[in-house]
Amino acid sequence: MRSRRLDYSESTRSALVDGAVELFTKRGYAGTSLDEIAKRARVTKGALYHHFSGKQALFEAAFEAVESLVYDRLDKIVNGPGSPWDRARGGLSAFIKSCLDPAYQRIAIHEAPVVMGWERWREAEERCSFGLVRAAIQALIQAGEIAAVPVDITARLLFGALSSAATEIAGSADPKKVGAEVEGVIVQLLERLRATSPNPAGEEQAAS
Amino acid sequence: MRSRRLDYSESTRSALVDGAVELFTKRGYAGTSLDEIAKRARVTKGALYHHFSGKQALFEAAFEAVESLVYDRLDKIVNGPGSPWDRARGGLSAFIKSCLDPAYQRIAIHEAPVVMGWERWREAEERCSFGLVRAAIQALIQAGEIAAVPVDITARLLFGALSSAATEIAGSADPKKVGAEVEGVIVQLLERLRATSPNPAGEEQAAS
DNA sequence: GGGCCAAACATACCATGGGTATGGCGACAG
DNA sequence: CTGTCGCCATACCCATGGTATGTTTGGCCC
Repeated sequence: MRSRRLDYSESTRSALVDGAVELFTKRGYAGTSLDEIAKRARVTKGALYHHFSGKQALFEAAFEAVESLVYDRLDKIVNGPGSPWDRARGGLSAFIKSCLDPAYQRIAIHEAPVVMGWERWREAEERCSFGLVRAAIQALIQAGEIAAVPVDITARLLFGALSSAATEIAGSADPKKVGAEVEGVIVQLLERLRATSPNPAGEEQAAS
Repeated sequence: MRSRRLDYSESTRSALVDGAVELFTKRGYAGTSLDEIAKRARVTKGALYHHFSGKQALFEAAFEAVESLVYDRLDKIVNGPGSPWDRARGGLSAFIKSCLDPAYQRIAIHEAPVVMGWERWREAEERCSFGLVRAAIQALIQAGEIAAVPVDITARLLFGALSSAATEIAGSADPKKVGAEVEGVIVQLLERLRATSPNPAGEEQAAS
């Protein structure tokens, strides 16, 4: 029998995280005060510090909340049915779409490396959306769909490129159009990577 | 006759900027106090606020200082002698090298978009290193060296990819090796972009 | 059901640090 | 020599992250 207290506790916790996501998205990490977040969740700072060890910890909770949504969506596609090529293309499209979410963009992409520190951010991303991008590239190479580029490096380049482009897309007058253009350029590059050089077995997956 | 006072004033100002660059690089924007910066320049916060309107303004001065160094270096190469292709390749190499500078990486690439706001950062970058990347791609297309990809989009993708990779390079055990690998992947992509499709006059340079 | 405990908060307070208001001092013009 | 103004120091305010402690409340055992 699930305790009543646990329900309450979990409810306030998620209310805090929700408020954090909302405010961090709107005003950024530095621009939002803990009192404000607590107020939005109709509690005081005492409750906040009961659930989280500090502002950073609350941010990381918000980060995970935002990240998990994107991860679930991408995971279904990248590790779903279909050919490696189709899954990669679907994942690409879905990732660009996800990047248009203001919360994901500001919290997970822009502020997280600064707030959490790049090292910790990278570690977290490795288990999330970046990991999926990486896996998709690896799959493409192993299936012989594209040339045997170094996986780690290429994944980092692609992830950085898309993250950066995401802001450009979101900030443009016609996001849908610019998004399609971005996808077009990436696909064109991938096409050219597979045009030549058959590559039945993936060798040279790079170190690092 | 240049006034003595102006010498002093300019000297303290540059001392403040130098200290800001150093501390922002080491501890980040949020982790650095103005007192500390002032102390390093052997003045007080009063002097700091005489020269700058606030912490943000000081950061922007540090940003410009760091950015101008990179810009000057790249400008000489990208707009220098040689074929468009060689200049682009030289610029690419120089940019990767520049990204290894901790100050440029943390201040100009990582924290600036967060501290200054992405809009303002983009505007500043347009006149600096990003503008050069953009110009280099444009030149390649106009010279018919590579396919007519949309300039704005591709520049954003490339800039984002390299910026992101820069941190990976700097954080790796063997930066020189990883840097070479990154350059290798980019060059390979460029090569494949020029392998096909002769493109004497650049059409379709994208909008946005 | 009554008392006890611990979790889940609230309240009051402190310290740091960005920002401001004001005062002093020395260089330069007249 | 004197007034003025730029350059900078001192003292202060206050918003905010963090802490220490008090208070309520649900759950459990007897």
